[in-house]
Amino acid sequence: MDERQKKLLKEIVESYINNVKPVGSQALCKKFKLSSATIRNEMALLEKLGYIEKNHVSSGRVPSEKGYKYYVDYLMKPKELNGEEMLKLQTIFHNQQLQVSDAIAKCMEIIADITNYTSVVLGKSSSDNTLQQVNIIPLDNNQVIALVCTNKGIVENKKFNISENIFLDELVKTCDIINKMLIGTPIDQVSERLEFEVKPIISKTIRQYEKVYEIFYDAFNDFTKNSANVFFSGKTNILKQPEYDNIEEIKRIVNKFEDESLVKKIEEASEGVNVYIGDETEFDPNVTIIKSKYNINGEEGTIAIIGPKRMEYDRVIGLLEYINKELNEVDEKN
Amino acid sequence: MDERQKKLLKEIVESYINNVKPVGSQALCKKFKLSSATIRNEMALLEKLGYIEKNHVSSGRVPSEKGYKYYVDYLMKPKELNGEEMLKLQTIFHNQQLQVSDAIAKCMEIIADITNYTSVVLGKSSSDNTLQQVNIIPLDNNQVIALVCTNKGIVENKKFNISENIFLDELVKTCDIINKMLIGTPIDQVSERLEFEVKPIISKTIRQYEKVYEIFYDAFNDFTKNSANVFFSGKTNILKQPEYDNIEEIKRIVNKFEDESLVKKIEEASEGVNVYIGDETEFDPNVTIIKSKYNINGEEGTIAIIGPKRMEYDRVIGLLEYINKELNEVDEKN
DNA sequence: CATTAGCACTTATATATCTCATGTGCTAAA
DNA sequence: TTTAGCACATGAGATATATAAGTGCTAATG
Repeated sequence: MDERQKKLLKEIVESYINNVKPVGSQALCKKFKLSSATIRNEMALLEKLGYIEKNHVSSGRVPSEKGYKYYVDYLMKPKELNGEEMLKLQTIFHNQQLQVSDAIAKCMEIIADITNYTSVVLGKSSSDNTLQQVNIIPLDNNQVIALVCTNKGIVENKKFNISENIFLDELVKTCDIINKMLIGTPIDQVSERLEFEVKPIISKTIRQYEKVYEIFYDAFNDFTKNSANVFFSGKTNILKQPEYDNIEEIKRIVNKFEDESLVKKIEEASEGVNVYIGDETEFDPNVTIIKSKYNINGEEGTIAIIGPKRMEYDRVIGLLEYINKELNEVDEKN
Repeated sequence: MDERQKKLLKEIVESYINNVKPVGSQALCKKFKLSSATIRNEMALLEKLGYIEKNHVSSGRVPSEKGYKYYVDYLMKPKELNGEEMLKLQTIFHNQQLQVSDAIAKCMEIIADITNYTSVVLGKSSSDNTLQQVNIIPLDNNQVIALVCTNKGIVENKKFNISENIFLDELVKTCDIINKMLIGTPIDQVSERLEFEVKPIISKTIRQYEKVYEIFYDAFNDFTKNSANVFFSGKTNILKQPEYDNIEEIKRIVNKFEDESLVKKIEEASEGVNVYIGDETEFDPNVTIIKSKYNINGEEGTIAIIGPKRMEYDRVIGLLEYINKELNEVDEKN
């Protein structure tokens, strides 16, 4: 491919991204100050090389997956955010009050909104969280709240009925013991240590120790279960994309958003911002997924944007790179 | 309307609900052992009365909104849940571990799933919650978690940076003061009392009392803000309804789910299970909304099912009545 | 040798026309 | 009161036709 052919490919891809219509030789004439015949010759070559395709023998050309890929890798450069976008995102990142995971979620919500694509946050179980504190808060009528808090400030709470002669003071005593023995324990090991280290001890002093043990066990267990979460925004934004004009296709894709095992696949990503086009996504042949991993302060996960293959690559990549940068700054502050 | 006409209307409504096809005189012949001509005469009357309509001069008949309404009020009786449905819902209600609001949400999720309609839970701010306990949990690196817990066991937490020479012991001291003074205060009055009763007191003993005050103020404020929430399930279930076969209509309705002010309107409902059909919904002329309020243990809100006007009224009403019954039992236990 | 004009050919899209099945209303007979 | 019979209306589907947009190829051009 010589310089002119690259320019041509770039123009074709961008025109198709913007107009959704197959692009023909006529449309490119003026831009390149060449006759349509010349353009046709060049396009025939690009097609032979596999960068563009025809829908039928006399339609205009459409970028192939290979063409999109080449465009992303060599022809496009990430777009800078405009002022408004930057502003919206900055107010989130500079809001000290927000927990990191909430900030990311809010961020992706905004991105789904401004791009009209679908965004996902796949939070990994925050594996290197450690136990910071357990609390028991008594409520009215025989109920207590068990609170678990990690060193990263993630809090989970669970309500229990304590009708069957469990005494509050014994619960609190056990709570103190746990706090003395297990603070600093990685959160995914707490259950185990609770069973093998704490249970033997309380069995000597606590009357209903089995019941008491179960309460704390449940509280911790719930924690680790809840902490693997998926957060979608703009699940129905696909309806705003003009190329999805038949209901069957929309159904197919929207249903995939509900398929847990399929969504989990999105989680895998390498460093930096990665682009997966069509079949590469392993999700759906008619979408592009742009992903990026984050690891802030021990909380890790993947953020992803799902859109048509005709995605505004420069814009989305720019957005994700910007978020990466901001997240790194947050990370370094801590 | 005589008995036969009522039966006819019932048959027409149910046939249309099940088959989505306008129902003609032929189809009803066998069921009523009458000639199609007789049926036609009767249908002409039902149409004159406004219970059924024609799409065009020679199509079969379709129930009008008035027809659906009559069907719901006089012709239909709520359907009992089948074993499977009952089982699914009971495991949720009998799970003591779940908080009420979570149980309701899970419940409605299941209902969206088994009915293929959209469900909404609109939780009202839990107005008669009172403050049960405030906690400060120190984390690493100059951060603390402020925890607020109400007597009904609702917990909210918020992370703060305390870089600017705020001392932990002073935070804890203030926390103790708040716990002594404000426990039992209705949650929506806590902010006010914090300002006018607690602030003057801590101003004498706490050095950075302004900053400390702000932290607690923020924590409470966040609480009241977060507690008004909307929870959708099956937002895209509309895609599964055969009558929504054009994309524009789907777009219109799905977009309305994102329109907060419109969704808020769903909240208003009277006692028991209420049916709003078409224009009555004030949401969209082409949907039916079936709603029911709940008030368990001080937590109140509205649950609603949104579906086509051709909704399986008997089934959905049966489901909501069942949930109402179960929720009442939960309420009485406390 | 790269570029271009010209032309035959292909296909999607839109529109019109026709047929057919389904259903209606009305009249008159049972 | 019910029914048979018939003229009429309409949507759905199939088929035909015209048109616009685009292609590939060949031969002429600078």
